[in-house]
Amino acid sequence: MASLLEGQARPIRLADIAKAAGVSHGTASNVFSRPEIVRAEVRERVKAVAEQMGYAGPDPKGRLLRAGKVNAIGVATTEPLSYFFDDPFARVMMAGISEACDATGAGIALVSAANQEKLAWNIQSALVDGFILFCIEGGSRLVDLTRERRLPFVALELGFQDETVSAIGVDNVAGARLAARHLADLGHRRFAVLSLAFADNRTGFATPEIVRGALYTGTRDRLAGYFEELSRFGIDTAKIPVYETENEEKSTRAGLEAIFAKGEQPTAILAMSDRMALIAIEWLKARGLSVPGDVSIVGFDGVPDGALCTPPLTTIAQPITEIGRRAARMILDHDGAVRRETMGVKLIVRASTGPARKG
Amino acid sequence: MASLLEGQARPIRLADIAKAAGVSHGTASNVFSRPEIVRAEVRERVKAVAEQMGYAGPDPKGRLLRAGKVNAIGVATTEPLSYFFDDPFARVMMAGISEACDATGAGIALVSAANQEKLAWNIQSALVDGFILFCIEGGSRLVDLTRERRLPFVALELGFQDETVSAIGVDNVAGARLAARHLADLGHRRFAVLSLAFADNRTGFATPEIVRGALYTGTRDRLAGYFEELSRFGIDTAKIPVYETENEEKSTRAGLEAIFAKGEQPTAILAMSDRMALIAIEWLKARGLSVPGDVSIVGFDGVPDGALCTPPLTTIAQPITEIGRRAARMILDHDGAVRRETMGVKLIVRASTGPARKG
DNA sequence: CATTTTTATTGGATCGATTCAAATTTCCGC
DNA sequence: GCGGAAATTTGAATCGATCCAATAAAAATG
Repeated sequence: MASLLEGQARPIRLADIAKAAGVSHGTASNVFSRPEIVRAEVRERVKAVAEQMGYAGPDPKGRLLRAGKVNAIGVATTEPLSYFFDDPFARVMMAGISEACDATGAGIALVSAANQEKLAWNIQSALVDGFILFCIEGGSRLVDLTRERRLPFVALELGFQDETVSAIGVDNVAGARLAARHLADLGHRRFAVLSLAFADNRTGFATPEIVRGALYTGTRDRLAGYFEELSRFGIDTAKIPVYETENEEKSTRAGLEAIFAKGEQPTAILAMSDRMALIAIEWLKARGLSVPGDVSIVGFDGVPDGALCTPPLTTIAQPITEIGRRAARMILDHDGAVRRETMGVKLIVRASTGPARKG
Repeated sequence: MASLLEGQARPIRLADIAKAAGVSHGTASNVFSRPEIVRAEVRERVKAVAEQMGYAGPDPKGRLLRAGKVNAIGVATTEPLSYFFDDPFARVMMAGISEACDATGAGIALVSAANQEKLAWNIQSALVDGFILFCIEGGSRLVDLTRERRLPFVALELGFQDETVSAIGVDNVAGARLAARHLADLGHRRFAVLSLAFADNRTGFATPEIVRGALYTGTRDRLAGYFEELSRFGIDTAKIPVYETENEEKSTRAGLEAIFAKGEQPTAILAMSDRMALIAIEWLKARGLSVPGDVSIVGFDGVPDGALCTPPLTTIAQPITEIGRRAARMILDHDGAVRRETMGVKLIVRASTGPARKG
């Protein structure tokens, strides 16, 4: 059996079957793709020959070229592929995308590249009908590269100035304001911000210049939202430390060290992602500070993990799954139009926030 | 700009560029795929024409047919696509697969089908160089379907009689024995087993006939391991209730209800997956039983969640990531041979197991 | 039985690129 | 300025199917 298979230098093509069965390749093709239009007798004969010759069925590679449609959507990021399975935000988003794909029978192709050259190649050679872009670090480059493919694509997060790019995101300003107001209402007056990146490859305290020159407007908007709202409470936002992290453990911890090394310690932390918020909770607990007794924290995103940690995280929830679903549908029923959708967010109060300690 | 693009009825082909630039297709092709062999002057001219005509670069669809290799591996399951992002075992496995793919620059295509007809079509039309099969429920059908594609494939879990199928799995008997011995050593004498499926679409107490007729030998082996070891401690395994679940919440809870409804309640539960074990811990706690005070539990798999729950789960850890890596590599550097690898497992003692309560 | 209609089959064109042997140019040294 | 080596370029062949207009065969109609 095995030797029989190995004997075949080249895989069998549809044309081979056609010849062996004494029919034209057109008819042979029909036997597989539109069996109802070929006479039963012929159909069975061809199928029998195919079976006997060990034909694997019409090769999708060939069909693809003719059909033009791959029936799969590509999901791309500049992170390693494992990001899709590790990161809680990405996972919920993928669940939404999966749902839409399952419904229409489309497949999902994961595309990534840790390094720059491969990124280009992977985007250029991905067999997909369109892309959904996870725009984190390096998102702008990802968009540029994808644009060159001239396939439909959607950026997740509206963090791009560029209005010619389809995108789905949330109202960052409104969300940030909700978070800030919640804390201010609880009496907090000393804040610190754990920020996402304003531009690529940066960490550390963000100066006003950095904020003004922000490449990622999503980050800028969230900060603007925080500040706008806090100003209304008479808080001097210029004094609030804003630490830019890479949204992972190491730089977030570094940020916390830096923030708490300063003289006046904050009683409330505004984190631009749940991931950072969760790391902050761990860090504070390890340092003997109580959450929310000593420090209150509000996250951003609304990932499921936030509900499970101790204490459960107060956060600004995005409709992540719905965003994923919509993004997928945008690609699946693409009509050539550029769409930019802004979804609403809501404040979910759990136990990581409490009244500011007196004094 | 937009109108310019829309004006083009058909996307531009490499041949169009070649004609416009006054070179042959061969040369035009080289400009993109092997630029170093074409004269600088010509290269720039062709590139300029391409740029100006809005050429999207060589279409992977065309390239694919010629090249034959997709450079992507398909990961298939009979669960909905979201399984890959939800299930903890699958996620760790995917991390391993991702790692191997990242290393070689290969892509990952997720293939699934809730319903049977689409499954067939999705497997048949997936653009991949090979498959990794998550063999859960319905695994045998998945294998049959995949075999027809005549592409390399690996089954995860050795749960198949069929020795002609490449597979990677663990030593189920040895793992189960470790679990059973651990509990027996702690003095437990009354057991219950939360079992995976012996065949498709079954739940409920498993009779000896069902066990003997097992389609999934992985399940059979784990049970055999449990029983072998317990027998050595003089325990009558015929009296141990074995409840077959679908490895999800509903049927697992049903199993627990059924097990604890019986007269003599177990002091130890052997769960064939961490997922069931975790559900069992929740169920027991909700019922007012202490873990491990009243009931000890040992899981199987070693997913990260097991370390985080309360109490942390004692389990038989599989090298999940490593299995994923190897599976991916098997496809990536496939040599036509059938390989069946058995990986070792180890007992990880955490806090869900303790000495049997006296009396 | 001739004629029209319906149903099946054929074979060439096409999808969009890459490859490679052969033809052509360019480059060198003398 | 010439011969031969080296560097470029050409264009036909190929990858594996699907599509479709034309043709052939079978069935229905008069």
